[in-house]
Amino acid sequence: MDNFSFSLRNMNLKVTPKRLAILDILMEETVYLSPEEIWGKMKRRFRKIGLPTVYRNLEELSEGNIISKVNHPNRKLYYYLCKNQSHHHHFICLSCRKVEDINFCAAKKINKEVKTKLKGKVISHILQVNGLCKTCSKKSDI
Amino acid sequence: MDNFSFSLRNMNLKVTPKRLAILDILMEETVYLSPEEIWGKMKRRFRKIGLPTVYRNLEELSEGNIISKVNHPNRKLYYYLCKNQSHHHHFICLSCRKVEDINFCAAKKINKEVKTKLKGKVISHILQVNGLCKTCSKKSDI
DNA sequence: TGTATAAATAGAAATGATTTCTATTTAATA
DNA sequence: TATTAAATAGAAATCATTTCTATTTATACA
Ligand SMILES: [Zn+2]
Ligand SMILES: [Zn+2]
Ligand SMILES: [Zn+2]
Ligand SMILES: [Zn+2]
Repeated sequence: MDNFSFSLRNMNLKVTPKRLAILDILMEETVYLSPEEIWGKMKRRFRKIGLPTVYRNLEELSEGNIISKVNHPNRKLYYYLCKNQSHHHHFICLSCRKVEDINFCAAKKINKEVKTKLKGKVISHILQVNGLCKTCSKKSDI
Repeated sequence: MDNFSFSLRNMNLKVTPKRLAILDILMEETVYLSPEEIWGKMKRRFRKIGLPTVYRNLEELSEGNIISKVNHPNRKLYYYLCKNQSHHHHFICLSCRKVEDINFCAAKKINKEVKTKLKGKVISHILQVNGLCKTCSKKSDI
């Protein structure tokens, strides 16, 4: 049983060929993809594959933190599978969609501030950097 | 000329009664509001007021950093006017919608990491903490 | 291995928040 | 006050995402 199957089991999701294929498709990418784009790639692998299935699975996988959701300025859904398992955040290129890891997380400091100053309870935090990757920022220089 | 008028001028937006009213409505709130909710409040002040006008203005004001957009898990639009002018981030309560300032920003460290490690160009960054405020976390204890 | 069962899926359809469009009005400027 | 570009109302469209239901499938276990 591979890692993905294990992860799926772990979150009480059945190990279906479609789920594994979605993960496989995302594994091959260094850029974030939209549900429709993933659907397009799925159609090459399955005779029958519905777009709602893609949406549903992406959401489930994202809830289980197997894949990550991108906060795009255009407010559409994009997903990315990060090879790095430990908690971290992302730099996303708004031009070519490349995703790169930011090895920095403010969670500790933030949790402390929320706890002590605000007396609140943290459920989740978002940290994302939007910009242009090395390649794209060079292009825009020209 | 009040502060808001000045800000509007500054970003080449005309000072219209509707723009000022939207800002006034947001000023009175300690919680984030949806465009439709703001529209509801606008209808009490204007006989004629279209929802697209509210959407358009909120987007413009947000682009000018006069108001801030909330990154809600439900992916709907919400806006908040923060009295604190300097750059900072927010803790939002997912239950009562209260917004509180987080006096912490990772921008410097992040910019450095992106510049040196990734050789990329930062356009914007998102930092937001979602949770339950003091009051709401007490309630959920019960 | 078969069988039972809940979960997953296909495909069609609906949804509704957000955006677009155009004629009319208005703020700003001189 | 006249000019003009920007802002607005109101109707309509958009379209990404979700919902629905009948059918299929993964899984547990006899
Ligand atoms: Zn790039
Ligand atoms: Zn983090
Ligand atoms: Zn609260
Ligand atoms: Zn603030």
